[in-house]
Amino acid sequence: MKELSRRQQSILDFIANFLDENDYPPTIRDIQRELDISSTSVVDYNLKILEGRNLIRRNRNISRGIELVNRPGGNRKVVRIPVIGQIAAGLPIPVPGQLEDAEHNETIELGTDLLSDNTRDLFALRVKGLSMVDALINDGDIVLLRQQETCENGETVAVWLLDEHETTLKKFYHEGDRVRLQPANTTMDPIYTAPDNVQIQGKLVTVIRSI
Amino acid sequence: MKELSRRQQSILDFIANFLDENDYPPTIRDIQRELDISSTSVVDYNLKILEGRNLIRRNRNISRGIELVNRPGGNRKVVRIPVIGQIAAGLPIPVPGQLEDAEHNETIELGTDLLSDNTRDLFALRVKGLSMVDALINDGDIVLLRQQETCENGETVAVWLLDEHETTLKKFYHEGDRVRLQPANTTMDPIYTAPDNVQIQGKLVTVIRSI
DNA sequence: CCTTGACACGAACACGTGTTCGTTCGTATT
DNA sequence: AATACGAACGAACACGTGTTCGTGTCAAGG
Repeated sequence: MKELSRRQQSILDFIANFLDENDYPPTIRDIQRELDISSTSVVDYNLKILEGRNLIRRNRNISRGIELVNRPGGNRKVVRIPVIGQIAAGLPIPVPGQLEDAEHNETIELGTDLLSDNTRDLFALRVKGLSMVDALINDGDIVLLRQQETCENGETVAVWLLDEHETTLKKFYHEGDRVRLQPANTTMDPIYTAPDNVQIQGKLVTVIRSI
Repeated sequence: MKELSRRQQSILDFIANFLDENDYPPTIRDIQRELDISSTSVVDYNLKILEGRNLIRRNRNISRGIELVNRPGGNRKVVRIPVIGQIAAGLPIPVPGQLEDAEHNETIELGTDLLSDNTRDLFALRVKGLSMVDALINDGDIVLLRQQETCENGETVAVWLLDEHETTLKKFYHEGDRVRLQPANTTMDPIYTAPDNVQIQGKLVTVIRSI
């Protein structure tokens, strides 16, 4: 493919920079002013070329209708996930459902490339304590869960144990009339309990640890 | 704080949805049309209220100059980090430096809230094998590293061992005329080696595991 | 010397878009 | 009933912004 002219390249760069500093695309005249181009038609001319090469997309007759193709974070499929609490032995998980009032809550943002297709019903918890090192989860880690009340055998889920009054993260196995909660670490013994003693909070999706 | 009226809330929601589907903000008339509001001035009136409550920011005399405050990905400080290879015993890490040609590379996107201030010189590696379970890092995990050639004592770094011809992730301690590479798991023995046998690749910043 | 095409120019033109202003309607408040 | 005020209305108005068109420059090729 033929190379871009210097002018086209600088236009492309300017659009990228502009989008970094503002949350809206530039106008043709913004580009013209910044790059000291004498006429808006020159900008339009070059934008058409860039569009032809599929580097940008233009929405005709719409002001600031310039979009960058392959923009890092521009075609942003970023999901904001609320960190609604902590998970630790003895502490209940606040019921997720008010995912809207993210005002006072900490949130994290992840690109969809790190998640499976379904990005809904996700919430995050900060792990307190070392109660789950056997599952390669450390103190301070953030675990990302998909809210659901049932799960398949063998999935790692956060379960609320009614009798023990604590939440834990284990592999779930329904075995006849009892439930086996298997730690990831094979040196630890599983927990056996009655099915109506466990209340599944959500299924483990992702673990994030910031050093 | 007084609650938002139904109309103001739906305006706010519409702006958020619009920004999800397009890469530019809506006009006042976009909002008017969608919400079946009779006049643009009503939209303006409510936008002023939203602006007063610091829920949006408006750039006067600029078309589509509406920005959402606290926007998920709107005030997007999302960093795209290239996954430039794998880390596993016996395999060298490709030297990062061509971070620009992310065309063919897998990348991940993270909000800056998960990272410290410095978001530059970051790269990611996919972990192959179980050679680092002692550091709570599993097969298939993605480790995020900041490229640097030196480090402080006690930091977890990816080091290239010249003699052994392998890369490993360990805590680094410079002790006199030798270097101690300490696994995170205390049941494992540390590696002692000469300082000029180790070549620091980068410092561990984040661990991400997708189930 | 004359075309041809890529690129650039400047100035209108038409339409998109934010802003303003006078007005009305409902609901408390006095 | 009179008043005040938040909320909404409709219609202009002014300016922001994309588009178009005729023209000019310059290098490559006939």
